[in-house]
Amino acid sequence: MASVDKHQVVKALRDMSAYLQLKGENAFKTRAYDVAADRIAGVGDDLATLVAQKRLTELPNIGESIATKIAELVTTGAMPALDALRAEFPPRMLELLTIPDLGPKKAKTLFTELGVGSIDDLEKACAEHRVRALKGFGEKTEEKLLAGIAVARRASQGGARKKLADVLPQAEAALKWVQQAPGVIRASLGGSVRRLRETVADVDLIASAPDAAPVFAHFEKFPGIAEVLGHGESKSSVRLKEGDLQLDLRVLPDGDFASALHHFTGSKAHHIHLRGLAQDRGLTISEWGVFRVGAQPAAKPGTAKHDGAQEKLPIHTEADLYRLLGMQEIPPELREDWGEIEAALAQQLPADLLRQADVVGNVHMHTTWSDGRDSLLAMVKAAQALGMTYVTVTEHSQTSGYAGGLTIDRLKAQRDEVARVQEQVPGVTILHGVESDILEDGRLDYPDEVLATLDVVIGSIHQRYGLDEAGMTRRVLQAFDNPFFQIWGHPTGRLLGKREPAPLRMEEVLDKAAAKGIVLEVNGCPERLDLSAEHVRAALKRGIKLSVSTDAHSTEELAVHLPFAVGTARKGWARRGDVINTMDVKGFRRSLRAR
DNA sequence: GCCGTTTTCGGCCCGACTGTTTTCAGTCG
Repeated sequence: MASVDKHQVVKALRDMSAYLQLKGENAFKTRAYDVAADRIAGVGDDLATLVAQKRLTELPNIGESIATKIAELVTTGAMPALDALRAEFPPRMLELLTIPDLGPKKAKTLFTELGVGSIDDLEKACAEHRVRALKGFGEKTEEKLLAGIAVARRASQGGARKKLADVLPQAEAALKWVQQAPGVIRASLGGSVRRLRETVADVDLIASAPDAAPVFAHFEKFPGIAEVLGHGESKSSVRLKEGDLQLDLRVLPDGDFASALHHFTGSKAHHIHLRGLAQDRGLTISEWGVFRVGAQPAAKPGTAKHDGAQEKLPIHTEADLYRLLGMQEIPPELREDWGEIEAALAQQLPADLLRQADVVGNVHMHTTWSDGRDSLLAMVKAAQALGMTYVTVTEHSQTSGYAGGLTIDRLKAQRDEVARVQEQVPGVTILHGVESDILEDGRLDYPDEVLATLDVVIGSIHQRYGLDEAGMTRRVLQAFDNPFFQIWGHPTGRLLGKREPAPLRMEEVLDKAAAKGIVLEVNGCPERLDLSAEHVRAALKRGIKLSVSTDAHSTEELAVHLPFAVGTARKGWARRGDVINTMDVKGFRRSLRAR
């Protein structure tokens, strides 16, 4: 079977949509491909397995036609329909669509009228003023396109989306700033930051105030602004110097705050689904509120926007909005249209979604014994200050020489240190463990009799990421057969923006983890967030237990990493009971695989 | 292209903003 991963399938579906849009295909048809791409992106299971079992069409928004195309791609490595479309355009055609304010319609005009088939072509055409002569284009459009070309080029070099952890501090500082603006009643972050997506493109802020103008005036004085990108009556956009980050602020009367917050939190897929549902109930939802629609037929496109017979329903909080639709309130992290709407309608959202305060044990940390920056004593005290009642100290193992991995003798010697620190900090139980490398052949890199002396064994991959899917899968399955293997550390090994997840037949691996009682780590290191939220869901469906881990290498990281681990687990629908370090130390140890 | 116990045909979320336009088309979120 050809090795085609989920991201390639998602990209192929998005490209299908893009090419069909360029051809002027029916917008609903092209959107069907985009919706399907969103759906596949949220699937935690192994696609090859879904294809083999012909279960793709069980997914919402995946019908016969798209399922067939996905199956072709997964089994043969090619999608003929996409190849045919691609052949109709110059090879770099789609890069035009990465330019802001340039969509498929204009791109098509540029192509058919001027033969523009790449960003370079467009730059030339603009410079020669050939673009302004086209119908529907003008001088300003030409200037805008040139500016957009610069943006697109910068984005393609730097990677347009930023890691959540890089953005969050600035986002929170901006929120605080806005909260201090004159007249502000309520303010919140929105968008993908509020939904805790692992990467975000920009920051949305929503505020309520009787008068927007003074709020915008204050906002545009936020320290670190490079330029004001523009503002209208209800919106202002600025770009920060640091990280080239864009902030969008909306200000509305307080009566509209909750609907606006909901609207600008997204996701788009969540809204589309929700609004379809609202329609069935004679309601219409927009950023301005929820309205009961009159009995007459809906207005045709191009006629008056409001046909008069609309009653605005009072929405003070997001909970009100969901209640009107007969649903439970859906937490922001869950609003991805990954099934949360169906669950909320059935009153079956996870009632005890994990909270940070539930976590009482710090799992997976490093000290100066290997590559950590702080002593064991300092780490234990810091964990205690964070409310932890136990920690697991799990240094690197002997294969990871680059990280100061412990030889067997050093590992034994650490027991004495653990005992000493335990006496000094009696309030926190210290469990002595190790993060043992999973070698290329699936063995752990200590003999069983050494592993048997430890309280907890995390198994992680740290080298030989280049194995193919078969080799990597075999390696992990083999490792699970070791009876001392208890927690699988940063399972896919991905580094956001740097290293792709290891190629694994995830479905098979998760099945075996479930069968063997292996706990999966949700690593809160901001570059990792591994497992991802999608994989968390796939694991939970199999009854696999999780550990929300800090992988802290310093006292600071103890505090910084935990919220990201918790957030990622929440986004994957983890409940308190799914996470073993919400239990006291006895319960935690009982939850680890017996040996 | 997807979807559906009111439908297998005829729908499909909604509004702001911009620039090119004298009433609208395209793009974006």
